[in-house]
Amino acid sequence: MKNISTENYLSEIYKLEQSKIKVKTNIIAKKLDISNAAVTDMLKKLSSNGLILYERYKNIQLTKKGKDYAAVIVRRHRIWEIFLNQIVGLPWDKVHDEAHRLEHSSSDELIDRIEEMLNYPEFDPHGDPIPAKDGSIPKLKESTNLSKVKIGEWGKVIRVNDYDNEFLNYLSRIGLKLGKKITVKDKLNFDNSLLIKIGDKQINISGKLASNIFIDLN
Amino acid sequence: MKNISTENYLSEIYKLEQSKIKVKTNIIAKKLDISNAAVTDMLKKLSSNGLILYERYKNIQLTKKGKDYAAVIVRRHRIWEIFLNQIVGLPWDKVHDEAHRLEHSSSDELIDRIEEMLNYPEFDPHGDPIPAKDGSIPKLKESTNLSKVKIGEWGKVIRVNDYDNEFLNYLSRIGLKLGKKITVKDKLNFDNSLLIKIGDKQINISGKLASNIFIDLN
DNA sequence: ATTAAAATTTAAGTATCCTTAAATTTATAT
DNA sequence: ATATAAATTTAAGGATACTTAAATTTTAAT
Ligand SMILES: [Mn+2]
Ligand SMILES: [Mn+2]
Ligand SMILES: [Mn+2]
Ligand SMILES: [Mn+2]
Repeated sequence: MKNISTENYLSEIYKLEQSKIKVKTNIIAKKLDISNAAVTDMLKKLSSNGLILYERYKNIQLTKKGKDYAAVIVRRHRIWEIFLNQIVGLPWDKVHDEAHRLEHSSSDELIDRIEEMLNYPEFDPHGDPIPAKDGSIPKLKESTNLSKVKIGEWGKVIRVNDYDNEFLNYLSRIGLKLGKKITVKDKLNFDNSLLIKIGDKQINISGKLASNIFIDLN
Repeated sequence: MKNISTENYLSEIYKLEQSKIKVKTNIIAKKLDISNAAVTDMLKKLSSNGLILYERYKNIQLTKKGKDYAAVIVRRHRIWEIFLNQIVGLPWDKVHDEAHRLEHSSSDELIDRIEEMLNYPEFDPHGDPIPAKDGSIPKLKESTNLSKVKIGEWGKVIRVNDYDNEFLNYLSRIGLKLGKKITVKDKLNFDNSLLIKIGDKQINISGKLASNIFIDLN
């Protein structure tokens, strides 16, 4: 276990790399809510510790060592999320913040024990994959951003972004959860909103909301 | 939630006060494994934050505010210990270190939820009382240090000190756990060791070992 | 190709929590 | 009562991880 700050940088960079986003000082600063200057400082440290490849003004990349370590942190985070959701009974809009702290305070033994207890889950409560002990990642089903789904098409909710608790809570309130079938009934170019059917309810959601929901089409 | 360091100082001071030990720079330094100088530094900060009463060279005392806060931390620690032991299945020699980290990383909501799940336990896996939300402490049964129990007397194990994992692990291995009946068969003045009966086994334990075990006599 | 905007880094400084070494105060032994 | 030992505090300094402001480099626009 290194320090919390290092762990947070690494898992943020890891998640960016996973989603094919070029890793830059700027994005890290926004994600971690700190100044660009602080990020530059830390990048030098991470680099000199062999955790990232870094050249001034260039993109950032995890080394093998950095990626392995980051996977451990993301693994801890997502296993905690499942545990908090399934065993402790916290709703999906409460698990992220809690897991974000706990991820830095738990031994590998504890995480392994919890994982076993949960029968080796592959995905967290928001549909994100849980890295295995060896760093390998369960293959994600292909998914389509709900905002890109065409009128008349339908599919099942397979993943949602977990950054915003209010968003997640709202999804719960409209009955949207992983596995739910969603049909796009109409789309309004005027405000990019969508009319969708969930269960037997029809509901209008904004384009921004839709863009944080991912669908397994057909 | 304040910072981890503050929380560790407060809970250490709290535990010393609970066991009627005069709180001094020295003891805190030993318990937290840091220099006396660092403790003096921090005592000034705690004092200026209204968490302790402190005058140079004098004994230290928690204020109401400090005691309330400390009780929250000790509560978190012990609820985690029970949870890890009962729900996760960790042995009693593994729960303390884990809980010592988790105690600084969990919201009150999570702790309350876990407490409810455990049906409001009063004592942790080592027999220490769990402070309630209002800071009140379950009354301890009177107990006698095993090293003070006389030949022929018997009673049930009601509490053990939880500082040393090797000690706790050894107790497990000789079948000693909370609630077990122990009879003192013999005492050797030569080395202060005791011959005790646990279940149907007789075993010789050192005085030092005995002095970390507490018995509910009769 | 120039220029303006955006991103990034450097510089200087702060807060926290440690360290060791030296000075001071308190406690203990005779 | 005095000397010695033990405990405590002060002093000076280090590592980490931030901050804002200024300087530099890259990118994007015309
Ligand atoms: Mn999360
Ligand atoms: Mn984190
Ligand atoms: Mn404990
Ligand atoms: Mn602690």
